[in-house]
Amino acid sequence: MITIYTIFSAMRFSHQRETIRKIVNSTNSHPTADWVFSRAKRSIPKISLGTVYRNLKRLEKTGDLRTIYDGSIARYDWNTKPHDHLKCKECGDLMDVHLLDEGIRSDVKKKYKFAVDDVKMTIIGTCQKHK
Amino acid sequence: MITIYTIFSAMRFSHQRETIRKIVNSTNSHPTADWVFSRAKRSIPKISLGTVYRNLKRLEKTGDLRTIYDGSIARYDWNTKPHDHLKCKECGDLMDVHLLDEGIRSDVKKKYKFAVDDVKMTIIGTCQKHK
DNA sequence: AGTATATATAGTAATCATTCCTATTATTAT
DNA sequence: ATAATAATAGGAATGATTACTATATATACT
Repeated sequence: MITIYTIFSAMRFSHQRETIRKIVNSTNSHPTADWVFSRAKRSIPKISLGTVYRNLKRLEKTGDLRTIYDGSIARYDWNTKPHDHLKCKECGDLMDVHLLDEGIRSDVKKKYKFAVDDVKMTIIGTCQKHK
Repeated sequence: MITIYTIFSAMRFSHQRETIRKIVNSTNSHPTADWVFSRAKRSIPKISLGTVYRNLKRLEKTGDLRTIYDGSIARYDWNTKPHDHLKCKECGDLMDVHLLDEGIRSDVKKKYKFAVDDVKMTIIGTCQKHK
């Protein structure tokens, strides 16, 4: 007797992935994989770092989060809407801001015949805490 | 007899550093350290990768080049004047452009009381080669 | 509810970019 | 030419990320 199952891989529920999603959703601090890992261990002590990376990547693919790079290090952001970042060189904080880049988009399209998907802007400087 | 030399370390000439500087200056391709290394080996076969990294870092400090990050990978750019990048997701090319971000600078300063040092903007999309 | 099948995991090894270490070499002030 | 020390080559160490594999778990079908 032959049983045919679905050929294409479906995404299964996973307790680990849900935990990771919740952790990323719960903070505005743009956490690193390692921070998510240490947080996840509180509720799933045996979770492995590989699982965290695999699921962060998966969640990005499904549009549940976006990856941003702070220098060479990857950080994860639940906010998938277009926005920019202010990075304070004093405290290292990365703050979300929304600057109008619609002008930039159309400008680039006209001037350089470049079809824009995404504008990644990080502004480096000093935040108001350091005066 | 006691001889007193300069206390503070002065930068010495180095054939390797000059070669590295020339290589970075010679291209608009925003090369990686590894690319610079393989180029440098043509004229200095025994040059080591550590020397390349050390000098790229040094040249950044002296303002001879700037480091940009393409995702998590460091690339080096001889153009130290403020400018932005268009990254084509089809061919991976990184193109220099100058978009007016003066408005953004003053906007950020007013709205968020954030002292701006540098605006890092990369626009992801598709360049005119792919139509 | 029970079983079959495949996806997801934990744990660990491997990879890749980058930095660090150290004995030797090269630059430069004298 | 010499002394002092900055810079190098070569290799080891690090840190983030990915790959591998045997086991555990979710789920489609009975």
